[in-house]
Amino acid sequence: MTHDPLIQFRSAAERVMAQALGKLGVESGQIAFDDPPEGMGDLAFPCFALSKSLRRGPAQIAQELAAAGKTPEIASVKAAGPYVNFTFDDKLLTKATLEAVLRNGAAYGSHPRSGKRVLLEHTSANPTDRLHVGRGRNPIIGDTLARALRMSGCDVDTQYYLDDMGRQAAMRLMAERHGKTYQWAAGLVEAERQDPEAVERRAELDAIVKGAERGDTALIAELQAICKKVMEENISPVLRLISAEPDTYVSESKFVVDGSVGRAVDGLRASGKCGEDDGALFIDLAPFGVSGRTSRFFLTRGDGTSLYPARDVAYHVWKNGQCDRAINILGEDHKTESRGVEVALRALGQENVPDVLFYSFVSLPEGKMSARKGRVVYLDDLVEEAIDLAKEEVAKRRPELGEERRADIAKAVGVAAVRYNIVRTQPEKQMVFKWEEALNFEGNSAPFIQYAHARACSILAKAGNIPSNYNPSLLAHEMELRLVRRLAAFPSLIAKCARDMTPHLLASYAFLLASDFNQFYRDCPVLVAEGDARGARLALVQASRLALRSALNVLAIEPLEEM
RNA sequence: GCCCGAGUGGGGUAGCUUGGACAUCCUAGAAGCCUGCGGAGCUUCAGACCUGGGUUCGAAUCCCAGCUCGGGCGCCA
Repeated sequence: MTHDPLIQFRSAAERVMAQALGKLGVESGQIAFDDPPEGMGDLAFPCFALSKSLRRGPAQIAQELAAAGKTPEIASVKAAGPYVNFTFDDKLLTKATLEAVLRNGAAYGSHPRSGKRVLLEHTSANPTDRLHVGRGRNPIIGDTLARALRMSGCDVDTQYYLDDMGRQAAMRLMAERHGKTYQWAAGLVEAERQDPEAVERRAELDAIVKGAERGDTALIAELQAICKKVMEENISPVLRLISAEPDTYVSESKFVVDGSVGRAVDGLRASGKCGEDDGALFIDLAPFGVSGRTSRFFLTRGDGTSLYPARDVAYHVWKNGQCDRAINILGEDHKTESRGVEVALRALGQENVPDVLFYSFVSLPEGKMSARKGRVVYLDDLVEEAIDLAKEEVAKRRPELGEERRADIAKAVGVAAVRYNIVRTQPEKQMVFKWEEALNFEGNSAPFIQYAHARACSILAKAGNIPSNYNPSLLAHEMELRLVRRLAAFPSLIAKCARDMTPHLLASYAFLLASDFNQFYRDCPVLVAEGDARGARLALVQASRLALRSALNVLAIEPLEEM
């Protein structure tokens, strides 16, 4: 059974259209409908393309097509200039939509399980420092997309690829061994100092890195332990705070230890697609559109030890063994690396390559974020700030609530404001972080949507029982019909977001739904409505509440019942 | 230098894949609404497709060039 109320209406329009086209002697393959402007119906069929073969003006063709027959689902078919516009029957649409929402409850928008396995990798920041807002875009985009995929019917595993093999992990370990900070290690290693200590430490670091890459299990265990500690201290807490913790942490070292990095390297060497420079294995990416000072994608060093790309390839081979679709959320600095992995996977005969969603970095008004220059906003600080601000607002608005309840509300509002503010923008757009925008609680913001939900809850609480029988044809006000159409659009939106990897559309949908609900609320009194209108409106409020709840869930925003 | 993205009202942003009907919405600004279900609300006004070519009956959308901003161009990750 489908959960999308619009399907029967769209296919009815397609049938009508196919018949009309048949009468004009036109082969109807795929019928592509457009969205007409507000107030001009539900589906539009543009006639420009037919103009040439029929040797008539598109407006005239539209006239002829509009004379087509009707079905119960289609209330009107009208020519409007070069378009044929279809309008769905309000009563049937309202009935089908409310039934679909009320039957599915807060799971409305979900599709039946398809059994398709999706492995979505997100965040994967090196275990060194806290996440700053720039990188913080990653878990929020990734987690939202994962939720949309689950709703679209996929089985999803979200993974954090934990780099415990690189120089940064090694520096952490070295610092730990000497009882010093990471900054101490970074300072010694990165500076060009020639003093004996720096030279010695660089040698030690080199020994750690290469030892691990050769598969020294005791050393790897040490690295894993330190990385785990760093994750627990710096990164996992904020991921939990924003409800974006991945299902699984996957250690890079795993692929060295189990030999799959070695197999990947051997396979690539055998593929004949690689070059060698002084013993170092590489793939030339020049034929694949990568260009610059060098286009070499190095897999190993001259001494045979593996480099990050080789381990990344091994990880992706493993991924392909356990999913039907792999999705990576990556910063735009990984574009070339990602291209290299894709080329390598193909060279190994892998048919699946990951779908990659790149996001641009968030900068500050003063410029690029840089921890070293002290010019950085950390994600956990931002969330704390948002919670504090929300606390003040709640104290002002709801002084009668107990302190604990107010704190819970403030947390839900603060986290939501941050998540929403980040996910609402298309990932590939650059963002300049501004406190006043991130902490905006009005207009296009999470609290606005949460408020609409709380308002719906409040109406329902006052109403008492919601009658199970209601007459959908009583919902005829312009705002009621607009709200019904918005509700109806949700399941297909979920499918689109999951397919096209467009989580930002979920944010704008939730906002539009809340807006439509507010306008309905203004124009259509519910509790004081006369006779049967009250019951019908209550059903619409209930459906709105459930759909808002579902839309907020996919954004990982807590649907507060009061605030 | 070469390669990859992005440029939409004062600020931000949707639409771009698949070219079409008055370019979406938020914010800041101006003016209003409220003895009604929670004002984190609602209404009205004003304001934008980087520039120049091209393709087309038609371009924010496709193509080319330029400019601006991000990113990449390590035997780092």
